[in-house]
Amino acid sequence: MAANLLNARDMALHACLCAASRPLSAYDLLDARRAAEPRIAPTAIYRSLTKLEKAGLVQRVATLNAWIARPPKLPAEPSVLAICDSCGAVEQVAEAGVIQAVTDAVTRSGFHPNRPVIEVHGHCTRCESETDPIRSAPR
Amino acid sequence: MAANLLNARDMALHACLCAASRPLSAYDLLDARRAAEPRIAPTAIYRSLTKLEKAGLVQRVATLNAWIARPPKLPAEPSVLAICDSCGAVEQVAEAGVIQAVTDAVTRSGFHPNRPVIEVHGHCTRCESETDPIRSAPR
DNA sequence: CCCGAAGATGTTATAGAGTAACATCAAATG
DNA sequence: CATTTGATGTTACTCTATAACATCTTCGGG
Repeated sequence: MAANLLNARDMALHACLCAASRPLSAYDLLDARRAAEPRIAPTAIYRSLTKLEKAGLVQRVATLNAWIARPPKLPAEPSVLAICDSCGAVEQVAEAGVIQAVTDAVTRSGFHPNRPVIEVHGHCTRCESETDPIRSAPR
Repeated sequence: MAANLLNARDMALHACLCAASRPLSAYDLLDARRAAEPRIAPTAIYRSLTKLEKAGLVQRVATLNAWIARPPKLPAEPSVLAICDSCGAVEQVAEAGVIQAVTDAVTRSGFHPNRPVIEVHGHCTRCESETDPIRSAPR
């Protein structure tokens, strides 16, 4: 009956995300898995990602329609994401206080918060210093 | 040369969003506009939405792939969104301090913030009190 | 041992969101 | 008038995500 445990495929997807320096889309992962499982379909990828998300091992990046692995050090709650629009890297900022401030703010207006999504686009230290200031900021 | 002004179509889309009690997808807007402009295509909708967003009149809801009108009272900057997963309503919380706290947090880790996206899913006052606590929380 | 329930997984197909590429039109300018 | 430049129209497509249904597996009860 109980089978919400992670299987080999789940672990493989998690490994892909851990190895990547940028968020990967579900279809990036699909392509990656096709080497080992040629007939795997999008549904299977999304089912795995849902499981991994519940386990706190991956987090979806809403503004990129993509996925990242969560560092094992961090607690299982979602974190604040700093997304570099230049190199695509995503830093996970462990700022419980900030998340609390956000949920407090909406609570103050009578809302009952459940799942905060906090993503900040901009440029990482390296990209900010390296290149000229003219940039495009994709959604 | 100058023609970044809003045209009748832009205003019509804005009016649709103002009249709606929930966020509308670009394709909801497309369907709505088809009554007046039967041959209008998705591209036109997105071009209008981009213009309206730059003008501070609409805001995209990243976690819903949908759009809302911004209350004229609020400044043109994006606001914190409180999204009810039960009735679908979105409240725009004007909490400049919270947004500042978020950008400060990522700045502290060396990031150069540019565009914060803060969306909190949960339940509004009415839905929280009205119904039983078993709910689904769509992405 | 067999059967049936219940969840997991496979498979097919399609819905929904967004954009690329190119044609056409319209206004301004010299 | 000819040309340039930006806006808009049009077609077609890519990418993201899920619905719907088939199949398999596991396990408990008869």
